[in-house]
Amino acid sequence: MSDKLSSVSTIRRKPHQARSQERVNRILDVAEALFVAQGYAATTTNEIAKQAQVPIGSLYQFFSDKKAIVQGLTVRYNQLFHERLALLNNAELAKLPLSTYVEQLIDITSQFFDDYPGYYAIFMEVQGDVPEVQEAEDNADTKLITDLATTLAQRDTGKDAVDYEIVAFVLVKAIGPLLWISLGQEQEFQQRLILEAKRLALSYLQSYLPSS
Amino acid sequence: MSDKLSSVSTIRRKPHQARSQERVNRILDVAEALFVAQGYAATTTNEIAKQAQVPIGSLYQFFSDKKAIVQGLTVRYNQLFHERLALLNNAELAKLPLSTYVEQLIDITSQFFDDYPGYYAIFMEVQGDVPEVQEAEDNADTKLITDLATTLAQRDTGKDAVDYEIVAFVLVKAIGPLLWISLGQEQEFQQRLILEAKRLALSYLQSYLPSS
Amino acid sequence: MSDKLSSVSTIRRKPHQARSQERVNRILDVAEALFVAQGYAATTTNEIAKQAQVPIGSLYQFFSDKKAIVQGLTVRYNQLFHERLALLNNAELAKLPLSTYVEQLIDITSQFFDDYPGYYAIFMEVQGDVPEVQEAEDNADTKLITDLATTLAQRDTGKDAVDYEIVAFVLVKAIGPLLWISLGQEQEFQQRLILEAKRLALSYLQSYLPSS
Amino acid sequence: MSDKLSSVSTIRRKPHQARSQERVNRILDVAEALFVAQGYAATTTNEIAKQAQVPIGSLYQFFSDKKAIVQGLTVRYNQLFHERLALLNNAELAKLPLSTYVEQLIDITSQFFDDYPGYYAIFMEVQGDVPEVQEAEDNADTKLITDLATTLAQRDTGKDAVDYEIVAFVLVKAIGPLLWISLGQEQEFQQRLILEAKRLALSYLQSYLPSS
DNA sequence: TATGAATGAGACTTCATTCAT
DNA sequence: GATGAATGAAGTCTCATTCAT
Repeated sequence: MSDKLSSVSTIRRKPHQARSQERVNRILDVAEALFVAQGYAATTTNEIAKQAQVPIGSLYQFFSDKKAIVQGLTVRYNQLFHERLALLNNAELAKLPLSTYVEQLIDITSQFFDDYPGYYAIFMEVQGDVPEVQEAEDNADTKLITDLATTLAQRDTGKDAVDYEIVAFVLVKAIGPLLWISLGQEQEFQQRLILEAKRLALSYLQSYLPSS
Repeated sequence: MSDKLSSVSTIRRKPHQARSQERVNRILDVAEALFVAQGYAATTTNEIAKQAQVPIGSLYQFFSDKKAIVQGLTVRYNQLFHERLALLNNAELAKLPLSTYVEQLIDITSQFFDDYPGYYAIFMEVQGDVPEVQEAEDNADTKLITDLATTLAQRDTGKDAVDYEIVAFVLVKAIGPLLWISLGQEQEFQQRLILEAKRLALSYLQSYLPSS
Repeated sequence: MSDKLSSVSTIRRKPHQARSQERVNRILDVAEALFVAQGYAATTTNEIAKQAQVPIGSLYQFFSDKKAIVQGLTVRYNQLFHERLALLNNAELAKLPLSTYVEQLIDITSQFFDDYPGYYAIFMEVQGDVPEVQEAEDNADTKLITDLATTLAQRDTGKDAVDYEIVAFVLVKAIGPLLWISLGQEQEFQQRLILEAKRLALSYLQSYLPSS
Repeated sequence: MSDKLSSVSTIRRKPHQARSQERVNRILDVAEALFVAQGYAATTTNEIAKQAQVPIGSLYQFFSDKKAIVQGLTVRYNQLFHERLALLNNAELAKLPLSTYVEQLIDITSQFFDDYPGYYAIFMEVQGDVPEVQEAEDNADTKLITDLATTLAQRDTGKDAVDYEIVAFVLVKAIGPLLWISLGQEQEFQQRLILEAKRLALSYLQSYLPSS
């Protein structure tokens, strides 16, 4: 509208990028909500674009594909989850009792699933159809597993050679779904399941780390 | 009803129903394979019909819906799984060590997932889109949970009042996905994961039943 | 089932025919109700057969076609309508005032439409698609027109050569739809419309028969 | 908005909307012809699209439904009919004899039915299946009835309180079908029926307005 | 770069009618 | 004659993606 001789044009790019970022986020927000509510297949790209108030053409400039939206969601989830986990994985914590660590890990995870119901919901459904997404999830879990393995290794008394990668893998892949399922349950039962998840994790870990 | 003289070939009785059942099974077999290979959404009813060598019209006489095929698969899985499990849930077994019971339970489950890769694969994807299927799966798991709870209760020393329903719930919902994930892994790692699943289950149970 | 040497077989045919007639009537009744409720196109022959408790195969023995059912309905309507009209078209009535004749004619017609809402409803919809039905309706109306023309001619004073065929045609084709439409109106308005139909018919006739 | 320098070729503005409108019209034209020729049910949306040289996807962008095409037709008919009727309903005409008014009204109506054979043809068939269309037709008639009632009221001598709404209703609902039926008749008979329609209408009106 | 009307392959499902039993 | 499972052509409608403007 006001392009007066294009004098001071250096500063102009930013707002553009900012607007783009805003749009991408709106698309991701809307897509998340719709995927959770109606499922991936039942959600159309046009519907996402309309609700996000972004022209469909623009949507396809940000995301090459419908699948790319799921990937975008995944990337965002990974960042968010990693941020929360970062608070937990510091050296300080290695000194606390194992049970405390487990409790906090599970509380954080449970809260995250509660805050972002799309996390598992989307992965569950897209599995198989969208290999890239599956990979992305695996990567997300892999990061978590590595972090977890590292922290656990710090507690090792050194007596037994424990493969913490596997232990962490088991915990992530077993506790994750359990917490996910707990979300759909009634308040009281949900609380109990979180407690049980802690017990499950802890008793398993203690079978490897009897002295912790 | 009165077939006294035709001793041979009892199999060919009720040619109608027999042929129908055969067709239904073929449809289910083909659908299972295609769903696992390409996903639910990417599989067309016409393709199922063609590969099952059943006219599309007949397919729709047996199944009112595309979704009904998934339900049919679910029912069949439930029956199959229940049959295998039945071998395990007898009174004899209550006398064996807990570890033996857990090992057998997990071996059977793992084997079942291996034999019927559609079991979880389909549930994962259709979740949310086909509520009936979700219900069916929940019911299937509920049955398993009840069975498991009953067996565990038989080992109870009576000292502590343990809610075996919850214990069984946790085991089923945590171990199930873990075993499912193990299927996609390399041979050696898969074996290790099964071992870990046993350890996970056993250590959890022992936290409730220290004397077993 | 009991065909004991087929001894006294002469009397047996009747019940069969009776049962057939019963079935045909049931089919017609159900078809009428369904056509009126859902329209011709939306009603399936299988649905008719099921509700009439007649095997679909039998239905197709009585009626060669879906269209044949509409024709059957038409024939039945014609008979019923003709029966009612017969009460009116006797020589006695020619002596009564014209207004009385017109009033009775319209009352009978209105009542008939009320009793058999399928009469017009079906014709309206099938028009164009099923020429045979259109013919059948035309024939029905033609019969009515001829009857009406005959009765009117009996009142002719002989002065003017009036083409009663045309007069009757006009009355049937104009008053019929008007009465039909009146059925869907509220009670009070409906009564008024019937009154107006009588006035319309009478004033038209009086323009030809000023002395009646 | 500011097109000051481009004086020539105003017509080519808004090429988008213009092309769309053209397409919509072509669809409507083709649909009308096909509906009249083969009936609503026998006409496929793909056939309409093909003959209108519009991709099926575009057809469904303009019309959400097959039924929506009939509605579109209805709207167009209503506009067209109203335009023709507008010529008749001016104050001047109230001064002419009633017979002249009636004659012109019926001539216009008859001509309209002749020009647009789809008008009644489509309403007849779709009745019941497409409530919206029925409503639309009722509305069209209601408009006509209101116009007619207004004009008639202008002739009222004031002596008797006549409900012209009802009079107009009767005329529209009785004469309309009669004229419609006349279209299918042979030339000579058709002319005669139009004459009779005028007589029917006039004698009815004169029974209310003896002095006109 | 931004837009959104346009595209058309192809999915699901129906149903009048038949004919083997 | 009676039955009803079987058939498959064909219909309506969707939606991811493009590209002219």
